[in-house]
Amino acid sequence: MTCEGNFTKKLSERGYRVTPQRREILHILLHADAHLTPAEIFEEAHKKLPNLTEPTVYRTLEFLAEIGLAQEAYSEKSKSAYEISGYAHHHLICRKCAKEVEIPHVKVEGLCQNLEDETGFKLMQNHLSFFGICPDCQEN
Amino acid sequence: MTCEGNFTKKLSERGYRVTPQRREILHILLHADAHLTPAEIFEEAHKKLPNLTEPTVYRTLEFLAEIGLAQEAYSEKSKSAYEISGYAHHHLICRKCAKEVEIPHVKVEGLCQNLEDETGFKLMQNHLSFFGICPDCQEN
DNA sequence: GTCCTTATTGCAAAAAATTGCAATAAGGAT
DNA sequence: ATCCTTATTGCAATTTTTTGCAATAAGGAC
Ligand SMILES: [Mn+2]
Ligand SMILES: [Mn+2]
Ligand SMILES: [Zn+2]
Ligand SMILES: [Zn+2]
Repeated sequence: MTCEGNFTKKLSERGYRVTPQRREILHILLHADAHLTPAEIFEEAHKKLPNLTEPTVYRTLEFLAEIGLAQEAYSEKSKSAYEISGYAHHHLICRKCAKEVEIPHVKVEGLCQNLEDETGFKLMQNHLSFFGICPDCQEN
Repeated sequence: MTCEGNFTKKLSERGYRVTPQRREILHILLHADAHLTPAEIFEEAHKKLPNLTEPTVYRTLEFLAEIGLAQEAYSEKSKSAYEISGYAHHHLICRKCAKEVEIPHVKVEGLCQNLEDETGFKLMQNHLSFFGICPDCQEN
């Protein structure tokens, strides 16, 4: 089974169609070691699928995020980027050098629980970006 | 003194120029009771400044955010929006009906302190968006 | 395998956001 | 008040993202 098999299975199980475009984009997301922009994903996927178009990439990413297989990353200046929905985590980002540190969700869980209790909202898997200045940049 | 006086003063103090465009955009942000998109701000500011152009609005908002007088709001699908930098707060947003609940920063302060202690990052005033499903939408 | 339904895609066009650069005007010096 | 420097703006062009719609092809029924 291909590496994106688990994800395409979820697609069909939930009544969505498994297309080469979705397969390829999932494949790329699965092998990414960072957040990818739609442009990066298009460039990569286009090698395998020469007829692929940008609107399809944008729509596919939005769709995958909607159904929870991918998630959007909020970096500075609301440039969008995506990653596969794996383990829950968040990010600490340096405003000067853009260095990122990953924060396991467990660190944020308590706060989420409090917010749920106080507001009645049911939180979904969030993917937060905290901005600050990293230790290195604080010195200079 | 006009209502945006405090903010324009900060501009000159820090060596930035006070222009009618910046003045007007600050004025609009100060009187907004919600996050405003660049388009909304342009439309409003354009009434007073007929020569104003979109690039100036985008650049001004980015600039104000950079120097801390405004802040960007991350809503769904990374549509950008801005508000004046006033009291620190965050948002809880319903993914179904888009209803927003404001969260005072004090609720998040403990977590921020922990993150600072553990990572050595110095956090800046963040403006977080937590997504979830509101009580009303949970019923339906 | 063939047919059918309709979700998904590609294409063309529109809208939103960004960029380069020359013209303008803010603010300091005289 | 006038001049000077250069930060800031407007304009034109480009790039990115979104949208509408007709063509395509995925998946189910036979
Ligand atoms: Mn991430
Ligand atoms: Mn806000
Ligand atoms: Zn840094
Ligand atoms: Zn709701």
